[in-house]
Amino acid sequence: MDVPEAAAVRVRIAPSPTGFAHLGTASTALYNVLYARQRQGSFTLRVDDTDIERNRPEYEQLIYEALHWLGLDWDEGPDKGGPFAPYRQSERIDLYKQHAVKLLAEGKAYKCFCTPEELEAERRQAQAEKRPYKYSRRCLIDPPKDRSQFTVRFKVPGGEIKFTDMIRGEMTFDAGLIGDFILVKSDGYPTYQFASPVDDSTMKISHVIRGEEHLSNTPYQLMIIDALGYERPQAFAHMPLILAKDGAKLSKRKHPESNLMLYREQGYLPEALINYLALLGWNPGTAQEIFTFDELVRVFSFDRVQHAGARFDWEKLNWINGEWIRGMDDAELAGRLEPFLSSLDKATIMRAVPALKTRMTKLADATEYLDYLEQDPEPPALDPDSIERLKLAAEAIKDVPWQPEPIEHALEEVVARTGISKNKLYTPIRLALTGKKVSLPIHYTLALLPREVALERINRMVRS
RNA sequence: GGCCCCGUCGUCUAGUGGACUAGGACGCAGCCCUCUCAAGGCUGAGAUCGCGGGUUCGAAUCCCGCCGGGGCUACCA
Repeated sequence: MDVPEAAAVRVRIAPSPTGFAHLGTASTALYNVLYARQRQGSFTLRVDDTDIERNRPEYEQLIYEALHWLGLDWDEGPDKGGPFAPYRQSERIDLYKQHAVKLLAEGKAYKCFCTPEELEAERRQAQAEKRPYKYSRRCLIDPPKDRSQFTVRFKVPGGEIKFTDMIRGEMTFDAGLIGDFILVKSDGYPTYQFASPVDDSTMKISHVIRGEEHLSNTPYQLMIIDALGYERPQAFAHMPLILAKDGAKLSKRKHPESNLMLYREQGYLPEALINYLALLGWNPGTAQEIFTFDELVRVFSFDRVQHAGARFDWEKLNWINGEWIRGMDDAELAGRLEPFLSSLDKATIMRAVPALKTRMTKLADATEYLDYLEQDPEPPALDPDSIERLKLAAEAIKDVPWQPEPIEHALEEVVARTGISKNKLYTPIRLALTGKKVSLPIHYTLALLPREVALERINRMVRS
């Protein structure tokens, strides 16, 4: 009963541990996971650590941490194992070598002894002659006999390379324009263009979902898959790039917002980041803006993916994060707030949440509203009228049950009795308690502080 | 330079030849609510659909050219 279309869906991401975990990695992971869940397929995490110069184990941990935080968990990976282990390219070197040897033996690849300087000279020459550069094939035609250091080059067969992109449709590339490229570096490590197709083939990847920067890499990889006699993936999907405000691809060096951990530190909810990422480059075709992960799994499709790159926008992310915060259950939100308010006990946080909820765009915002609980403010300078009002307020609330509502009623009673406006009555209290002009509603500002502390901060103003 | 992808309000986008006086969201402005700040409600400003030619009775939507942006073109991935 095996129908070709029903073949197992196997997708993957292959991030490089060459720095902090990148926003683009999360985005690509999201689309892969969405597709895998939709098609009951599996999602593999493969670590692309063939750049021995830049690659670091701790960066790999950062990738794990970020992806777990976002809930984008994988079925197979270096830390989990799986039927196609190992999942770290540095541990698959023998496999690449075997494949290189095979191509060499079949005359589909050849050793190149050219030095980087010679190559550079070729390139410059081509540029000077305003001619598109392609490797000269001098080591294919007439290899030098006196050298030992070499790379392995693929002998590009030429012709047309066609493939299906789930977003852009049928793609055609002219391989005649592609020069013989390097498969194995002189340090024995494979290049990305070689390792990627070997892994995708041997790991039986069915759909390659990745960023658009790889669109023009696809013909390179397809030629290798063909030369090796492997079956090609069923389809590719090249997602639009996430662009920085300046319109360039988000880069680790130039754009700090590409650092995934930044979002966790600032108190963005993983749900909200996922939600925002999904909407960057894709739309549901409806007016819905807020999506849970499960909803995304249900409605996501590649034919509603945008073709053009999308600029990253903090404002929209902030709004989505706020929507998630406001929509969250109080107890749940209190739990999420705890790491940001480590000096406060759980009960206090819980009592603050109802008032805090509509005032945060990110969890870290809570600290500005609540730091007066821990830090006694410098007593503000108040005019005599304000001092009088503080007296009135202190008198009204000193014996009231210490909860927001009774406090609110007591103060409103003062307003009703004296005709003093709420603004004139509450502002001095706010200043006395927090030293700031902005705080939670006054009854919360009061109630969150122990009664004695609150009254003392008021009374010392009256005394002075 | 060559190849590839792309081009609708500031941003994310809807739109696939007539219902488009181009819709929504974020942001922005104003008003309402209001003890501050938010949240919420209402209203509004904001896009000659990159430009120029076609095709057509009719084009944001199809074709050509140009311009602009991005990606790839590495012994980075």
